[in-house]
Amino acid sequence: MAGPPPTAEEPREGPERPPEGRSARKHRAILSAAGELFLRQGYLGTSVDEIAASAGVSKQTVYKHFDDKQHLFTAVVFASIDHVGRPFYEEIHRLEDSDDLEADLRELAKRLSAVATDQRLLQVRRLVIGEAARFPELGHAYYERAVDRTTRSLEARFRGLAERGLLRLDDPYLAAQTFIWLVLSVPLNRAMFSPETETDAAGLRRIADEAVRIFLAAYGATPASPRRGARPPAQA
Amino acid sequence: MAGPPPTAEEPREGPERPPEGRSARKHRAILSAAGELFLRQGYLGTSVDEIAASAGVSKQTVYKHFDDKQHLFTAVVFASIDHVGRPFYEEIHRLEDSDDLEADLRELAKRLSAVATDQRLLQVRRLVIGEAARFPELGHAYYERAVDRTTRSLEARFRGLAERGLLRLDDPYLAAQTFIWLVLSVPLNRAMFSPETETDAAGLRRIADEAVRIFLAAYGATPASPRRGARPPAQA
DNA sequence: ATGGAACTAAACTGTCCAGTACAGTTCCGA
DNA sequence: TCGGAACTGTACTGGACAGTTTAGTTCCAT
Repeated sequence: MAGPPPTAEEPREGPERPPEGRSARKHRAILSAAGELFLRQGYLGTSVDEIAASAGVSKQTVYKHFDDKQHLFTAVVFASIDHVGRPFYEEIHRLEDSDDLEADLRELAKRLSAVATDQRLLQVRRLVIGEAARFPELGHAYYERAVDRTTRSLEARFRGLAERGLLRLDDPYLAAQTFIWLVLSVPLNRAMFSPETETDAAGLRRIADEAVRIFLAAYGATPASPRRGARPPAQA
Repeated sequence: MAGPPPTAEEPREGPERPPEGRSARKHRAILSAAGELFLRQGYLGTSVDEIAASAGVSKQTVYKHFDDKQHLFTAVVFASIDHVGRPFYEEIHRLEDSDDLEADLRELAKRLSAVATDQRLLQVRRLVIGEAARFPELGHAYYERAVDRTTRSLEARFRGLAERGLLRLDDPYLAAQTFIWLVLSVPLNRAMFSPETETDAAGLRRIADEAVRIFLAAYGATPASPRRGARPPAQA
C-alpha cells in the first residue's frame, strides 16, 4: 500500500506475432485471467493466487512477469483502455466528408452509445473510478486515452464541417464534448450505478435522436432543424 | 462475502435531539469515523479496528451498534446519499416563477455545478460506483435519490414553464435530463477520474453559460437566442 | 447509591493474502 | 542432444483482518 507508484507496463505486442513462445503465451494468459478477475472482483477483492490458478500458471510465474500486484493491475487496465479508445476513434472518422450531416450524426450517435454501453467497458470504467484514489495515474490515463482522445478526434471533424459551412461554432472542442455527452450522459451515468442491468435499446435510440436534434439546434447552420418528431421520421 | 444483503440502517435522528445519551453519541462517532475512512480508503481498504480506533471506541461497541461491516458501510453511504440529494433539490425550486428565464437558468446552472463539484460529494460518487458490483442496492439508491429525484424536481419546474409558454418541449423529463447533463457532464466525468484535482471555476462558468445557450436553442420559446458573444461564426 | 446497560481492553480464532524460497521438471533453441 | 531459461508445486514468512470472548469498568436513571 505504501509502494512506489508503479509505472504502466504495456502488453507490448507488436502488430506481428507468429511464433509466440511459451513465455509470451503465459504472459498473455496471466493478463487475461487477471483482467477477468480484477474486473469482476476489484483490486483488493482479487488475490494473486487466484489469478495464477485461473491462468493455469504458478504464482512464481506471475511474479516473473510482473513486479508485483500493483504493476499487474495497471498493466491490465492499460490494456483494457486501449481496447476502449480504438472503436470510438474509428467510428468518428467516417464523419469526414458527410453529405447528409443530420443522418450521419444520428448514425454516429447510435454507434457511440452502442460502444459505450458495452458491459465489459462499463466495468472497466467502474473499476478505474473506484480505484482512482489508490491509482491516480490510472484515472488520468483513462481520461486521456478514452475520453479526451475521442473528443479531440470529433473536434477535428467538427472543425472541418464548420469550414465547409455545415456547422456554426467557434469552439469545436466544446462542441465535441457537448455532442458526446448529449449522447452518452444518460445511459452511461445510469449504468455506472446499475451493474448487470440490461441496456434499453429503444431508449438509447430515442436519446441519440434527441441529442442530434439538440446539437443541430445549437450548432447547425440551417436555422430550423426539423421540429422535434420524437421517434425517427419514418414509422408512426 | 456470502452474507445476506444487508438492508439500510439509517442514522435515525429525529429533528430534536437535546439530551443525546452516551450510546447515541458513540453511535454518531462511529458513523462519522467510518464515513471518513470508507470515503478515503474504500470498503475493503478500511478495517473495523481502524474505524473503532478513529471513533475513540472499542471494537465491541462498533459491533453492538452495527451487525457487521457491511451493515455499517450501507448505513454510512445512505447517510451520505441524503446529504447529496438535498442541495440540488432546493436550488431547483427557485426556478418556480421566473421572469427572466435565461438569467435564472444561468444562475441555476452555476449553482448546480458548484454543488456537484464538492469534493466530498465526488468521493461518495466514486465510492458508490466502485462498490456498485458488491452493493447493487447502494447503486440503485444513489441513482434514485441523487440523480432521479433531482431530475424529477426539474421536470416539474419545466412543465410549469412550458405551460406558461416560456419553453417548448413535449417530454419535460428528457429536457430536465438534458439540462442537468449539459451542465454537469464535463466537470463530473472529469472529476471522477482525477481525485484531488482543483475544479476550474472559470471553466465551470463557461460550460454553464454554454449549457444554457444550447438548452434554450433546443427548447426555448423565442426562436433566436442571442448568438454567443464571441466572434461571428466564420473565421476563414 | 445502586443495579443494569453500555462500554473498554486485550487476547484469541480462523482465515486470507503478498511476496519469497527452493527443489525439481519442462521447454526450446543452438 | 544438451544446457540454460522458464516454469511448477509446495511450503513458508510475516502480517492483516472480521468477528468473538471474557473480565472488568463507567455511566446514568431510578
